[in-house]
Amino acid sequence: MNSDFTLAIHSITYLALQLDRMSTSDAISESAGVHPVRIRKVLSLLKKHGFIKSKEGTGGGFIFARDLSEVNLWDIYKITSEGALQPKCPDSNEACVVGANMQRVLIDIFLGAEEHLGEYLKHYTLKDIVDLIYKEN
Amino acid sequence: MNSDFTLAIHSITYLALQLDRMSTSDAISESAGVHPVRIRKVLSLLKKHGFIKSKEGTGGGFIFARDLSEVNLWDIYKITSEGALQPKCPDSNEACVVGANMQRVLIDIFLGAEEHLGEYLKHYTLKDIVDLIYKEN
DNA sequence: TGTACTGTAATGCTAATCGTTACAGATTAG
DNA sequence: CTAATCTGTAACGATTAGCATTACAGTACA
Repeated sequence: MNSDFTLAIHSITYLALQLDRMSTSDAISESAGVHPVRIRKVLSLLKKHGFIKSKEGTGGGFIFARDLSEVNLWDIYKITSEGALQPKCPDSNEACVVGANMQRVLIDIFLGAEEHLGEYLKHYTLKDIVDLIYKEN
Repeated sequence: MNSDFTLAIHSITYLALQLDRMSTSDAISESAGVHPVRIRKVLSLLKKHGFIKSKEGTGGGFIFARDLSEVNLWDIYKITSEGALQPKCPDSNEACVVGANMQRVLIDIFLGAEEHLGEYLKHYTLKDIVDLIYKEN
């Protein structure tokens, strides 16, 4: 799994703490420790799905566009990383019982795993994340 | 996630269908479509944990060493891929509330996710996999 | 003693990831 | 109107992870 998922969580959490004004990709990138272009790339996905809004030009930037307890981590996972759990099996040997059927079996199992993961991630809303950020260790 | 997990499943399933004799890394690699050295590398992990036995020299190879319904996919995951879900966060900005706390929050969430995944994988024993291999689509 | 294996280190290739540059388009301030 | 400040995206390069491959030592057997 690449880091788009965690980067998206980081960015949108940042926005969740700046609900009253727009944040630039520069500001977010400084918080997340990555390049502003990556932030813009990830946030363009979130925008496409209506979780945030953006504005170009002076005074522009990104701003959260939903209710905090309405967005959960599964929403974000689906946008940034759906299918990431799926293993990339090399073409195995069709002449072997195992080789011929393993891929099908594994795909089903991993699809189930991702679905299962979804049930877990659904329980974390952005509001939960914000609370956790402020909670002492 | 790299493919060690699926390769391990493939290999050990192969062995599960050859319980009466040893299989060479060459034979398994032909079924899985990867290089024999990778098979030996993955299987050396499974051996270290007692799931299989191996023998060097002529007539040697690998053989399954447990009961089919006693080994499940979570066992194999732990050996080959534990921690693979964990995101590699870049060092974020300690001067920012989000940057300073996000890593801790994410690590906890992903630890929970892996634990949750474990509950799912525990339900698949090697016997289940063998049955699925033989089951028609 | 030669042959057939495992075990493992080392090397190199390839693809994914990510940083960086570049620049077009939008918006606002002056 | 023009310069400054943003987003949006494509393109290029560097770094890294994954994997194949080679090489060879160690073990068992015929």
